Amino acid sequence: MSTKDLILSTAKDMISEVGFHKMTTANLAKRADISEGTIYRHFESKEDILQHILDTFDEKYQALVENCRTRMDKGTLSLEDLLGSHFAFLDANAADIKIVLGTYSIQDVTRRSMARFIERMRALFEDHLEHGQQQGTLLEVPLRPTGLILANMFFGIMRIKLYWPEIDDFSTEAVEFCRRSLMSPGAGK
Amino acid sequence: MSTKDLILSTAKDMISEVGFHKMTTANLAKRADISEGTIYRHFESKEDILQHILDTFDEKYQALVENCRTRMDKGTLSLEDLLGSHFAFLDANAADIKIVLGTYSIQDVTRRSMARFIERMRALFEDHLEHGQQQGTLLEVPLRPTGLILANMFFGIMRIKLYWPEIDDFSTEAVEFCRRSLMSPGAGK
Amino acid sequence: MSTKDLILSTAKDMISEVGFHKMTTANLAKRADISEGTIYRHFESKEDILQHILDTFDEKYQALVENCRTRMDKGTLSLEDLLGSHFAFLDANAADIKIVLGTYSIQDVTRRSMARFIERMRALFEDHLEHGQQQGTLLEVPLRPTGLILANMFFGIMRIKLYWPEIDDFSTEAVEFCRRSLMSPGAGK
Amino acid sequence: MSTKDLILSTAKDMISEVGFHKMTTANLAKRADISEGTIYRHFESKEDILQHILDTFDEKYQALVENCRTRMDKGTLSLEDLLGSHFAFLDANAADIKIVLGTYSIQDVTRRSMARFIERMRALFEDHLEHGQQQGTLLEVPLRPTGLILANMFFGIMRIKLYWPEIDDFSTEAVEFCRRSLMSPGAGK
DNA sequence: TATGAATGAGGCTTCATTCAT
DNA sequence: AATGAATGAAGCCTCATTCAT
Repeated sequence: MSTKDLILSTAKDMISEVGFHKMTTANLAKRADISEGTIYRHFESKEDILQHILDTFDEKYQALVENCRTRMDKGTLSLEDLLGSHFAFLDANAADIKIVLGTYSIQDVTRRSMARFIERMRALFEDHLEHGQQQGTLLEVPLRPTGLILANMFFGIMRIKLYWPEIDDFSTEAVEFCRRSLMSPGAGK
Repeated sequence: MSTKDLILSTAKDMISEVGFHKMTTANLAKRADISEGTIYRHFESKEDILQHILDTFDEKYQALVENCRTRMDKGTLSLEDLLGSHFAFLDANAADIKIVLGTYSIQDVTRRSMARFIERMRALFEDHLEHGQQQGTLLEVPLRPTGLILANMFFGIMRIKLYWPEIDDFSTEAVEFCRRSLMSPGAGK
Repeated sequence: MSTKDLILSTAKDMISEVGFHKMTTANLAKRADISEGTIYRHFESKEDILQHILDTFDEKYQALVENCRTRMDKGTLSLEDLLGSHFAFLDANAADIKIVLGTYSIQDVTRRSMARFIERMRALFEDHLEHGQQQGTLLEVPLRPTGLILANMFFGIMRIKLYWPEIDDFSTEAVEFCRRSLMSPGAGK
Repeated sequence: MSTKDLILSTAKDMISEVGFHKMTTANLAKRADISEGTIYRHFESKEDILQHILDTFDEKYQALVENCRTRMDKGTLSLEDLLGSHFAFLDANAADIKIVLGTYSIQDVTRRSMARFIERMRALFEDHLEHGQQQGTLLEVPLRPTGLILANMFFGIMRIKLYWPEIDDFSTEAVEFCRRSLMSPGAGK
């Protein structure tokens, strides 16, 4: 792994574990087993590291979105598949997501990044709803706000999973909750 | 206003605006127009200020919960009323809520406080659902996770309202979304 | 007890227990159950309190010296009596002495006070030695330095008693040590 | 000189001159012509500096003790030599000793360090007395308390030399005082 | 006399960043 | 590229002292 990637991955672990403020350049260097000066050879500032992490995360989510869209266009993506992909993404990128959720209130960089994240998820869910409506399996609900509602639900589940793991997982019931609200009476489960 | 309250209210504004870390004792003193030393006549530490804010917030929310419970017992609290009370509470306590949402990931004090907050809201929603089921207006959904789902939905709405005010308000649609999922087919709207 | 005396005696206890720096005006006021402002009604400064304590101590020691001198002039004061009076003084004024021993290196006031203390003790011991020589019970030793040696010995014993109480008391042996060095071979014990 | 040693030696001078409390990190940095932050690259805290000084001093005194013991075993160490070595040590390490004598009452670290110092000196003097007794040149005095008496005498002399240099040196007479108390009548001077 | 809130200088410590090697 | 010592601004907190009541 290149030094730059080493710094990035170490920083990602540390920020998600202790928060952005409590990761100092000193303990980052120590944990990555490099010198403090080296950090500044690869990044302009401490915040720049966060920026890179967020950018990479953004790309990873975009890739997921594109993948979902492709499958959606082929008509092979059920709601279960869509949510399943997202839960898998959550598990695979827990550190990034903790960083996003833990710093958006204190770093403008992250607030913008999270706004993009929400917006992408909303648009994806919205498109999925539209497909469903065209196929008659979904009720005629207003698309944009409903997409946002689903994204919002998903964010909440992530947050609770990550920060209060002691709370029983309720994602299955959440999916059921949404299905009841969205499915046409006639549509089989 | 007493000096203690002045500090508390100034700190509340500042923390909700710039975050706990970026509110320093120096700029807090400056904005409250007192000396730094004065802060420490009234609070043991900077974190103690946060603690007081959270405690006060906790009491305010408890009061709301009790009020809702009283009306629920009288049978005069519809789901709309319940959610309406919460939205009003959100508007009246925006700063406190921003503090809770913005510091739980970095301050243990707040993580505990937020856990209590979630738990109280979940329990209240759950009780409301139970009432509805007994009256036959609500479907037979699993109470505990559904209470959590509603609380979670509500938290998400708060967060978006507070941090991304540029996003269109979707709370009305969210209420509708929940109604569709929960109301018995027979129950009139 | 007057407020002034209350402050003085509380301060004496505290300084001897925790040291001059760690006694703050705040905790002094608290322990004496008065307000901080009241201290400044009776004393010009924190150091002024120390000054008063030292002055009082100085007077108490002068009284002891005068008492010893009176008995010496009557010829009724043996070396045992002299040292016994001093050990009794040490026990009765442990707090004052701890203050003197604990602050002379950091407070000029005390260094001067302790210089007087040493000088008075030296002069008294010297006079006692002179009496003994005139009576032929003591060897012809140089008076001034020997007085200082005895005073020095005494201070050391005080210090160890006060700060390292776990060390076995060796004052009896110290007296014996001095007797062997000072008594004429002919003089009975 | 390394920066660490520069800090150490500057701190040693300052503490011995003005005391531990009055040496602040700010004036230490200024006098050593470094920045305050630099202090903390080399020491964990202000007290850690004191700790290092005391440890180094402890080692130096241990070296002296070992040297004395070696000569004692060869039978070439008279009481004069022993005391002479100590007076030389005192002159060479005046600053360290002032620090020990000036902070034991306020810093636990130093009280322990001084306890070790006393104990080592006592043990050394005791061994010397035992040698003398075996050779018949010293009286049969109780070893342990007498060792303590000699150590105590020596500490007092150090203290007076260091803090009240205006008082005439009485170390020669002190040695004489001890000889009279300890030498067998038959032993030549 | 007494109070106790307020002050503000100054203490110790941290940390992102720089720079000579 | 990498190092790591050095920086200095800034953070939190303490405390002797003052002053309006």
